[in-house]
Amino acid sequence: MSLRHAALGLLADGPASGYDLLKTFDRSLAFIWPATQSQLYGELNRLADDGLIEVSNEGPRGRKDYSITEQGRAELERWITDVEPDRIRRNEALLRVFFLGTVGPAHAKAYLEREATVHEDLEALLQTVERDTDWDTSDFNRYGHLVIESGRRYAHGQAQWAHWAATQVDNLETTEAPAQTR
Amino acid sequence: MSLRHAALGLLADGPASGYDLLKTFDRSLAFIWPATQSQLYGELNRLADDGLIEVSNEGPRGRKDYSITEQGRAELERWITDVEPDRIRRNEALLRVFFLGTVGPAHAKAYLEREATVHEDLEALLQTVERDTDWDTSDFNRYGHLVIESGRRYAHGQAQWAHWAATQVDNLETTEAPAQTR
DNA sequence: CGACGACCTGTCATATCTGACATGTCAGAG
DNA sequence: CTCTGACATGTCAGATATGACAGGTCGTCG
Repeated sequence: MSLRHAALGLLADGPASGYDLLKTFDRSLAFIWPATQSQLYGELNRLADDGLIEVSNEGPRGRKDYSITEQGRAELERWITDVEPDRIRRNEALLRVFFLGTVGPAHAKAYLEREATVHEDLEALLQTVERDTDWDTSDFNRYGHLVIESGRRYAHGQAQWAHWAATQVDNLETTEAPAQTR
Repeated sequence: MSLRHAALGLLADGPASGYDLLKTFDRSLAFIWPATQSQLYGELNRLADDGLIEVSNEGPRGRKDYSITEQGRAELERWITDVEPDRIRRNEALLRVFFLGTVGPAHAKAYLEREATVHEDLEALLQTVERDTDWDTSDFNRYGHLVIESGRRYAHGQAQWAHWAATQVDNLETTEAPAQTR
């Protein structure tokens, strides 16, 4: 249900069409809240039906510019200040770590080092984005900058962790009787 | 589709019933890959249909103990070593940060400080778990310990970040002309 | 003027997830 | 012997998400 509020939040910064939103989306929110084109368009229609946004202008090629309504602004504020966020953090890469004992130490270490690399790459990417973006153009960008920084720290931390975890593998595997092959 | 492999991974450590798995699940994987009871039972039946696990024993109250098959073990290994994990990381709390400009500096700071507290609490919880658990009882536990450590570091980092972000709010809001109320 | 690429919105089948509900069994306490 | 709580598996409606497909428009470059 968060896509609803993501769209609302995007429109709080100014009117835009579904097409516009989709592009903004892919460059920002998609990292933290992926959604497909079909989902977004559907959600916009529902938001309009519920009076949280409205079509403020119609352009060529069937373009519809949406604007947030007073009601929509109120709902967005309510969502941010009064609704406790879901703390669900699905992580497939971390899920696999639980089962690393089944593939043997060599594979386990390789897996963890790969995780380190992936997160180092991510950190580098975010650093580049951080450097090359002009953040001071809108509230959305200014606060988006904070999110990027969060991601950068996360990537850095996970990379560190993965390196450390890789060094732990040998300890883990030799603690028990080494003949315990299964 | 990962629940499938989560169940498979759990069974790689030894036979268990759906009921058993559910309990293990809630105490471990659920933090990183939540699933409901109905999902698990359904998946077990599908896994059995596909020959990746089999009913190795039937007990009272309709209890069915499942064991992983050779085929299942192979599939688990393939999944861990050959399949690139999804890097999707949905985070509703972070999503809201993008829109903090719409609620004003006071609410924004409150939100971020609340995030700090939540993550500090999480860190404390994970520290307790880390201290009070005997990790050396199975491969699953040994590697699970690494995951807990990852979570602990994550929580710590996010808390730090949130405190820092809260201090940034005033900077962000005063950069632009202060009269920009919208 | 024709083709191409960007623009723009939508539907649909399939899969997955969630939460509630249904159904029944067994062991042990009182 | 009855009640209670843990044990144990399953179905189902409704909401969401995914990815493919469909259909059409406008500007501009050659």
